[in-house]
Amino acid sequence: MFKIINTMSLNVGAHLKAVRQMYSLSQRELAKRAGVTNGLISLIEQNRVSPSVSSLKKVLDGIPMGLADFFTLDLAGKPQVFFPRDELADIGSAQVELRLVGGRLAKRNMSILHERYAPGADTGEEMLTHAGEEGGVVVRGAIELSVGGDTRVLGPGDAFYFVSSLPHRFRNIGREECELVSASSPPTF
Amino acid sequence: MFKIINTMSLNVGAHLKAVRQMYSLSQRELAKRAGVTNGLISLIEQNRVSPSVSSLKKVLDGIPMGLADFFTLDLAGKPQVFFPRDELADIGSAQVELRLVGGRLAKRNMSILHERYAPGADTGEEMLTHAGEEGGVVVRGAIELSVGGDTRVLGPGDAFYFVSSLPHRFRNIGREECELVSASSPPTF
DNA sequence: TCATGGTGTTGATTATTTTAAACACTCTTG
DNA sequence: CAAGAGTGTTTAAAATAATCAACACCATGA
Repeated sequence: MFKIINTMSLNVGAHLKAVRQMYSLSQRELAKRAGVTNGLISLIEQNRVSPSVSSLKKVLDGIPMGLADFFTLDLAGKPQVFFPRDELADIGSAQVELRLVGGRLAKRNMSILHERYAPGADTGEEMLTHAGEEGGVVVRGAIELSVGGDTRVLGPGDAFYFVSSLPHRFRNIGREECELVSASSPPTF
Repeated sequence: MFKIINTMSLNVGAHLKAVRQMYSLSQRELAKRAGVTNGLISLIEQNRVSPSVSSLKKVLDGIPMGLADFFTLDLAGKPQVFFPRDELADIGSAQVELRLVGGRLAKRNMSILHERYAPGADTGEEMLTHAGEEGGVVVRGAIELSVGGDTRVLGPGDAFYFVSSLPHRFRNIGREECELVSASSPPTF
């Protein structure tokens, strides 16, 4: 006699199975690493039981994967990993091209941006200030960066990292386009 | 007779208590919203039981908070200082050049890396797995990226973003050097 | 002083998870 | 075909989680 535990959209079983298979582990192999029985893993994957947190942690330790990552992973369909150039969301303006990596991802820790500044382009009259941190690397051309009163010109290979609550501004004062890759955490976009 | 469930660094009880108090809820109030008994919440907070995932979900729904957020919750970001340009620490190998942005910063939310892969270079035989998320943009050349069983070749302007606990590997299968900028959160380096 | 209503805790019972061992199935090999 | 090693599944017993109802404590106020 079966009982299917349905906890709404919480499908720990299918989720665990998918993760286990991504690591090419059999139920018995994972059970051995995790210090539980293979039967338990079978029952969990069929959603015939809802594992205790401590059990689930033991199981995930055998993979290994943390609880946070486990519950962060997207259930419905595989999360998008690869983002072709054309699929990067363009959130920039006429003069500044900002391409956001992973715009479709519901949840993430960071914004990653591929930025292009036309000659003379900048991030605006007002200095920017917002929560979190940001950093990046200049790939091509040169950019003038002001942060908290300090101003520098960065060229290819140069990098930056600062607390975003300091007033900051980017300006391309050169004659050629400037290209850089940046990241912010928590996500700005 | 007491038994304290040893959950290593997994302290669901204290964690739940902290969250509940942030929302100014009593055990009974939360229990009512969550559809469980106040006694259960008491036992969980004392780590006298390790709740089943379904129970914990019910409890968190009463707050409301998702499982992922619950297990992710840890800290708050810390303000940092401006990062000078000449201080990219090289942490790579002979074939892979990894330049870390902000290597001196004691505490930060992200690692930002400027990476260069020589033709034929890769991240090693073993697939990489670690906590957190990572993403990046390819700037020059091409790189083969495998994540959780999926493999793609990415060229200039193409990007990626994934949960780092999925097994992953980078390989430059092309004839020219590949350059990319990546970020991970929390910091890998 | 003694209610009243709030808090978190506890013991005994019920319900569920977890184990241990066996079962069924698919391969490969002799 | 039979034996062996691999896979996932199942059942009955043991261990643990969750409930229900009572308990103890601390306020406030009649």
